[in-house]
Amino acid sequence: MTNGIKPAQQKRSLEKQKKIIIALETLLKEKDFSQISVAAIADKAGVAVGTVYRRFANKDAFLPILLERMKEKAKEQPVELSEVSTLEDAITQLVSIALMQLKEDRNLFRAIYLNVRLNPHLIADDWEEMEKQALSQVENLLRPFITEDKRVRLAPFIAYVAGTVFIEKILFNETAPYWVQKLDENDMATHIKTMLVALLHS
Amino acid sequence: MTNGIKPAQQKRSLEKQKKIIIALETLLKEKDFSQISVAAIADKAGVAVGTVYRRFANKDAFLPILLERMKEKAKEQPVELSEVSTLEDAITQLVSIALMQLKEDRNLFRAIYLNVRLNPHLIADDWEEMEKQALSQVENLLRPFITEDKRVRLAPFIAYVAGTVFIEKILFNETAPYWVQKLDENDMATHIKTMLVALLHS
Amino acid sequence: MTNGIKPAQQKRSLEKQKKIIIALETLLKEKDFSQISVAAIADKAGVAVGTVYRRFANKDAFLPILLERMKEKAKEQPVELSEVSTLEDAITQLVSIALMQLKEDRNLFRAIYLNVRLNPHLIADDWEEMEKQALSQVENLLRPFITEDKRVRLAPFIAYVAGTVFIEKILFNETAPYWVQKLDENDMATHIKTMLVALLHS
Amino acid sequence: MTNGIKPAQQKRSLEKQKKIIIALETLLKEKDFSQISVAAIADKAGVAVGTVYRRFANKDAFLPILLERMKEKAKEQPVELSEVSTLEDAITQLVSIALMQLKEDRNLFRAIYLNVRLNPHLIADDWEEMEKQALSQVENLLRPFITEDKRVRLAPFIAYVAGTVFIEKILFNETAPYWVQKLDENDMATHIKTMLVALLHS
DNA sequence: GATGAATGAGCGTTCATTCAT
DNA sequence: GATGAATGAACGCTCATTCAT
Repeated sequence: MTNGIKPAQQKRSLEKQKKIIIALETLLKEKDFSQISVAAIADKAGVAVGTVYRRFANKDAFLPILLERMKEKAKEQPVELSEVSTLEDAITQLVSIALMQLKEDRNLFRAIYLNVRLNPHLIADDWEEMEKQALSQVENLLRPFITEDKRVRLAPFIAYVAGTVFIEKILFNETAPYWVQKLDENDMATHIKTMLVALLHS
Repeated sequence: MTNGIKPAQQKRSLEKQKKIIIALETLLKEKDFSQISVAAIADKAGVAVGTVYRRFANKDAFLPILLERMKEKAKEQPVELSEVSTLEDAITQLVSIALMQLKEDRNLFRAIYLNVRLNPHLIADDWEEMEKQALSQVENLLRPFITEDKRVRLAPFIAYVAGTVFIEKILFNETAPYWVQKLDENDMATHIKTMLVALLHS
Repeated sequence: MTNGIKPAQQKRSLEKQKKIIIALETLLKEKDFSQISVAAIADKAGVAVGTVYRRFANKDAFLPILLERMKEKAKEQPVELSEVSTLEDAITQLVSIALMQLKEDRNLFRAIYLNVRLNPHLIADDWEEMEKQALSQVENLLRPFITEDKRVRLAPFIAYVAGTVFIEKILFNETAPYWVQKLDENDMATHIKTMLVALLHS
Repeated sequence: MTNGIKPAQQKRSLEKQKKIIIALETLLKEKDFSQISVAAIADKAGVAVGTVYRRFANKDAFLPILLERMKEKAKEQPVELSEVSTLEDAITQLVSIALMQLKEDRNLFRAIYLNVRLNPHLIADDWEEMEKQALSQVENLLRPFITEDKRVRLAPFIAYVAGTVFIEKILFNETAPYWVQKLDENDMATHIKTMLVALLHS
């Protein structure tokens, strides 16, 4: 309950809870979280407002849920790291995974991204955890190909770049200036790969 | 008046207008623009609500003002491009300028950054213009060192990276995961320089 | 919902809706609609402001309601046209009906009358319809006694006079000069009847 | 000062006062008094808000001024009663004068008419006086042609009808139903004359 | 458990009025 | 006297939250 989500014990409850979350996700495709009223969510979900509040302590409690949902989705379509034989392969995969995941569930990411920044406290812990996972994935990916020393030194930066560099392009392309909108995703991915490989070889 | 800002004619007015903007900037250090009420701004500025509305057509009129303020500040401490003799120097300067500008007026940037994404329409044109300037600066910087072809192809991407890669680290460091917080800005700058130079040489 | 009135589904809602309308009617006895705040209505009705807005889209939505209410009341005490055998009888009835209806629900009429003039667009259609009914009633009343030609020519004028001539006396008697206040309603009705009959015989 | 109008002693003041009133009259042609802000009046008059308040105690103080202005205008173009030789002539003149005066300065009348009803207390006395004049005019007009008894009995009613019956048609024709809009003013005048003459002969 | 009517604090905004300049 | 910047009460309206049914 610390996170504001009230455990559902019955099957019916769980269904409703899912309905509500899906309703929110649907609405997030149209507008920002702050512009979505609880009533609108209830409406879209086909339940009463009170029912929403039986599952969620308050409106803020949706954010952690959305994070949870993101993790869940990540698991549903797990990133299968095919065996890679070269550093270049590894980096290529890393970049393409980052790109794919962001494109998948763009709206979810946007909502979470903006709200983490608007209300950091709401989901601090979950967020932290997710990012930690990302880092260790990067470390695992690099391990076979570079020295421990280099890995420790560069993995955080590489994880940072991989997680950051596409945000503007993918999540906020509409707000981006014209020339950013013209940048091709795949070209970008290639450039980034080139750069990261060069960095690791430097 | 087209932008919703009403010209102040008297000395007293200008003072109050300044007070109001400073009040807003102060509040922006604590919370997001959407969470700041006009009454709160007036209160912080020590003026009445009506006084705020005498200077600003409505709450939205603050956003353009913030952008303006950003430009103004940028002019106050102009970026002096010392003459650069190598591509590496040029990139080094580019990266360090991006970093510096972002650190300077972090709060202003945060407010604008988030609001551009939350309400793109409000300051679309100004924003566009600023970004265009950034691109042409990058192009000028690269011109002496690389072929026209390469420049046209890579300048937008480089501008994009330079403008994007520090955002998380500088503007939202608190919300970033622990290992990102440990990343050293200067190390980051060095890495990025290395990467961009490598890309341009590739 | 097109008219801004939200349908009430529960018994409790209907009660409140009624309470709100009655509160408004009460307040209309004291002051004009434009001088009555939504908060005052809510207060008088013993409900919260939000409750008012749950039933009425906005303040303007009250005007159509008032018109509706007027029609409703008109139905409650329907005008029973006893069979009339002479033109004089018909006119007598017409005038006395106009007088009676205006006296009944004086306040309602006042509010509507003034607001139709202050904000014509708000209830234009309903109003139009009501007036049309009035005209056709007059035409029906006259049909047996005068030629088609005369009826077509004079009915609109007669309807106009019948609908207009009592307004000052009945709705705004307090604002009228002393000698108007001394005019006796029944005398007036007699005079008007005399005049209209004479006109029709001319 | 009881009426809220502050006496102007200097020529310059009087000019400004006149400017202000004319500005108000101009604005009244476009919108209702309640929708005209003091600032707008000052603006139109080319003076400062404070100047308006130096001449008028508050916004309500304009109403009496408007009444005054109406009287003034009435004097400027005095109704010249040509000598009448029959009762019919007298009534014809009465009706046509009422019609003319109302058409002249329609906007002024509208503003006053509505505001007298919205805020009766503001101009009660002046209004009363004007109406009394109207009655005595009617009495004078009728004196030569009918018995004292009849005159005393019918004059108030006739004055009432003459002053009332055109209001809807002339002042609020736009809000009136279609068939009222189609009524011809001159036809109306003729009908009314016919009716009043018949009444007096009855 | 579920419902949705009810709540009321809070928002952005207006404008009659005041008063320092 | 004239100015117009400053005031702040009041308005219409929204919406997260509660709770009687």
